[in-house]
Amino acid sequence: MDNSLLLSSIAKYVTLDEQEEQYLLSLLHYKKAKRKQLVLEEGDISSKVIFVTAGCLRSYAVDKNGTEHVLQFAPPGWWIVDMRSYITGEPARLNIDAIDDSEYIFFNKIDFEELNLKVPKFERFNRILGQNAIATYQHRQIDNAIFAAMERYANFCQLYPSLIKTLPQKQVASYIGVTPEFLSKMLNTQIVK
Amino acid sequence: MDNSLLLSSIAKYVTLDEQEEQYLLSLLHYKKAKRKQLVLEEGDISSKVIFVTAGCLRSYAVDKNGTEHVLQFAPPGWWIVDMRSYITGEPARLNIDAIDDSEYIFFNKIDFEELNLKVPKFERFNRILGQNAIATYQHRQIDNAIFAAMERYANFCQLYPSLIKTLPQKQVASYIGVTPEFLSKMLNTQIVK
DNA sequence: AAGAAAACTTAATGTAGATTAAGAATGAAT
DNA sequence: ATTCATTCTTAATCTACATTAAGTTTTCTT
Repeated sequence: MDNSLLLSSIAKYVTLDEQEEQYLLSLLHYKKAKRKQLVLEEGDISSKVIFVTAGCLRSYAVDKNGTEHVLQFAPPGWWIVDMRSYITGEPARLNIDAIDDSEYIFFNKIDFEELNLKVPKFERFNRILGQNAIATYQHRQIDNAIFAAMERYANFCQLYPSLIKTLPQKQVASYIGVTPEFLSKMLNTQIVK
Repeated sequence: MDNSLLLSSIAKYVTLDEQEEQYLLSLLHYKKAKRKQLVLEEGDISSKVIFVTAGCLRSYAVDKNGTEHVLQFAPPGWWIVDMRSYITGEPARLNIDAIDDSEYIFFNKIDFEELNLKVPKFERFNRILGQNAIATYQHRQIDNAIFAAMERYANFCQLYPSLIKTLPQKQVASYIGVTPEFLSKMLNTQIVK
């Protein structure tokens, strides 16, 4: 069970004292997920906030034809949550599963909200974390509108070089928004990168 | 100058005391923007956080052909910011301008950060605000991947009925990610809604 | 090591939406 | 009220990517 990754992630933005750290750690739960194991199923209520410590999780939605559309990958050090379900208690729209054998730690919503209340520095961390996530979403939204698939692929390789090395090609295709067939064709019929 | 909209927005999530309110209000700036006036130009540094009090602002990016791609509309009660530029001080990628004659209030970054530090309840408000924004971005990302233009248009009408009434059609087209020509054709050749 | 499943590749055909072009209608400026 | 600019409409043609289908390769399971 590796909490040091979480503590060092938080320490990038705020400095918790020993007591605050202990309190935070006391609210953490640890879990393993086997490759392909569902961590959150659409339709369930997503009442936890997940931090990945090993392996890789992904969140995705499934369309009416059964095609998966990846929203996010979460390698170690990343948070992942169906945010609307978390906030409102609505059934989740996203599935979260493990691309590889994975480990993660998580807070239940009640604990997480209490922690924010009692440790304002943690709330600060989450405010900043949220801003970073918004910045990323804003960029991705615009990139999807402006750039063609090839450019989106190149951007992905540049932004996430370690992910490209390990992720199956079809997952990358799903993330950038094209079919596996098209990505394959694109990569093999033209000069890339 | 209408701060009551801002105060009531904040009061939905946190209760500030009189002193905290006064402090917050002392950091606010007010501005008007004429129709089509730029509030933020791409390339500049976006070091302020804007809250719209009248009219409607929009943020958009311009592609290499000069085509505009709307990221967000901000009618009264909405916040709008190029978040990456705000966080990192990089040149803004987004433009923000006024669709109609508008009024807005804003914080400078230094003031905003200080306010968050000195009024933890305000930071709490921003943490929650950020979560709501993330939820919206997550949904929009998935909608864009899954739904066709017609469905995206219908969703927009449902989510933002007052915006549909006043927004020019080409702006809506840009927001849902199609050309004005295609939206026009779509709306006029089939049964809608 | 063998067999099954999954991922990747390849190619032909189809399609949602873009592009190009231009006319009609509406809104803004004077 | 008139003129100009902008927005919307219409239609033909084009295109980036999807769909369908099937073969090959790789990975997983036993």
